[in-house]
Amino acid sequence: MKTRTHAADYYRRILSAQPHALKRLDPSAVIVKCHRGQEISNDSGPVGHWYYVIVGAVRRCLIRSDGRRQIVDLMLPRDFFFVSDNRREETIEAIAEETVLASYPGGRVELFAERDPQFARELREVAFQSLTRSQEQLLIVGGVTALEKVGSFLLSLDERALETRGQVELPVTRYDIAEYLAVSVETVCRAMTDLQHRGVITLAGKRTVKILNRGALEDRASARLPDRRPKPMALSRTAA
Amino acid sequence: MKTRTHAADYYRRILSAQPHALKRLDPSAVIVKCHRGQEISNDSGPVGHWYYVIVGAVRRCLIRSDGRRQIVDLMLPRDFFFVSDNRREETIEAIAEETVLASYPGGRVELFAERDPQFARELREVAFQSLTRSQEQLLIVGGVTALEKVGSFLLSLDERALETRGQVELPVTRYDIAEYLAVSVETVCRAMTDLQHRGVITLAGKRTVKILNRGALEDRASARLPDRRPKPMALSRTAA
DNA sequence: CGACTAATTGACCCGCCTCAAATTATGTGG
DNA sequence: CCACATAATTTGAGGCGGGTCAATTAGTCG
Repeated sequence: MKTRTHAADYYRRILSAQPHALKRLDPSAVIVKCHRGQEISNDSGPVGHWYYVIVGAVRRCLIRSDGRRQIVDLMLPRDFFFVSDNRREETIEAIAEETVLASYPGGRVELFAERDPQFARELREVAFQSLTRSQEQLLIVGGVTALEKVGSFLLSLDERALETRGQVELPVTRYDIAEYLAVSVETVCRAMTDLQHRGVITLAGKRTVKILNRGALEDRASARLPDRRPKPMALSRTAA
Repeated sequence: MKTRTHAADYYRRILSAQPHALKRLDPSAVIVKCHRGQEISNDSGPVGHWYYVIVGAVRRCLIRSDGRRQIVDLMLPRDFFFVSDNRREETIEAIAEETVLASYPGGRVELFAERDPQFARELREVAFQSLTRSQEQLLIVGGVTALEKVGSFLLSLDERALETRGQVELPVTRYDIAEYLAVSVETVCRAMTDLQHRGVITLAGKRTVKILNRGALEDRASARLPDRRPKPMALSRTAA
C-alpha cells in the first residue's frame, strides 16, 4: 500500500462531502496537516480556534500534579473541538501519524453565529456533542476492572468509526489508551491479550482489532466468560 | 437552628442578587423546590429545559450494564445544567434535602438566543463550563489511589463553594461520592478517616470537612505523608 | 547497524472490592 | 418518650486485580 501524502485539495474535497455543523464556513476553512506529537496551538488571539477532524486523531491532555498525563478528550474523524488560549494547563496534540484538520478561526465563527441564529444553534449542538463524549468517557474510565475499561473503550471506538463496524483501527498507541483509561500500559496489554484468549477479540496487527463477541463486551460479562484455552501459563503458579 | 422552609419569593430574591449568564430570563424563570431523590424530568416537549442551581445539589447519572451507577455530573449552586428528553438512559435528580432550582423553558431560551447574539454567546459559555466541569471530574476519577480521588474531590468542592474556603459542606452522601469517584462506599469512608489520621482534614460532623493541609491534597503527596498518630483506632474508643 | 519507541510478558506486593457486622442518624407510629 | 424501621456511616477480614519494576521482542528511523 502506498501511503502517498495528499494535497490540501484532496482533503478539502473530503470535507465538502461530509455533512457537519459548520458547513457554511468550509470555504474559509484552512486545511492543516499534522504529524504525530505535533501540538495544536492557538496562535491567533483570544478568540480561539475551532477544528474539525478530517483524518487521524487528536488528544486533549491534562497533567496531574504527580506528573501523570490524563487524556480528557479523544477527537476522531467527524469530531469538532475548540482550542482557546486561556486554560494553558491543557495540551492538545495530534496522535495519528497522518492527521488532517479543518481550522476555523474563532473570530469568524463568532461573527457568523452573531448573524445567523441557525448557525449559532448548530454551534451549540457541537458543544453538546463534546459534553456527551466526555460523559461517555467518564462511564468508561469508571469501570471496575481493566477488562471492562479496555472492552468498552474498544466498543466506543467501534461505534464512533462509522465505516467499518466490527473491525476497529486503533489510531492510538497503547500508551494513549492507558492515559485515556487511567491505567498502566502493561494493564492495557494484558487486557488485550486476555480478551483474545477469551475469544472476544482478535488482533490483526498491533493496531487492528476484530470484535468477535460484541455481546461479551457490552454486557460487562466478558469478565465472566470462560477461557477458551486453559490459559497456558497464566496462573503459572498452579502449573508449577 | 430552625430550618424554616422559605417561599419562592425568598429564593427569587437570591437569584436576582447573583450575576449569571441567563440573567435576562430571570423574570420568566420558575422557582422549583425539590427534596432529596426527586427526579428532574423534562415534562415540556422536545426543546428541553435549562436549570440553574440556587440551593442544594443535583446529580446526573448513567447506569452501567452491570447495574452500577455512575454520576457523570454534579451540579452545585451557581451551576447551570440542561435536561433534554432524548438521552433517556440518564437520570437527573436532586440529592440535597433542600434543593431549589430556577427553571428556564428551552423554547424561551432558544427564542432569546435567536434574537440576541450576546445572549447566545453567554449560552455557549455555559456549555463550555459544563465541559470544563466534566473534564475536571475525569482528572479526579482518573487518580490512582482512593486517597487521591477523595482528596481532589474535596478540593474541587472547596473551590466550587465560593463562600467558605477551607470549610467544605458536603451536600452529598458517601454513596454519592462513591458513585462520583467510581469507587466503593467503604473505600470512601476509609479514605476520609485516613486523611483525618494524617492530619490533612478534620470532620466536624459527618457532612462537614475542614481542610487543614491543603498542600497535601494538591500535591498528591498526601499519599506519602506520615501518620500523625500511630493509628491506634483513633478517637472516641480510646476515651472509653 | 545502533538508538529509539512501542508492545508484551513475568514476578511481586499493596490497595481496593466484596462480604459482614456494628454504630450511629433520622424518622414513624404508638 | 420509647419501640421500631430504615438509611447512612464506619470498621474489620480476606482475596485478587492492577501498579511497579524488570526484561524481552519487534519495529522504525537515521
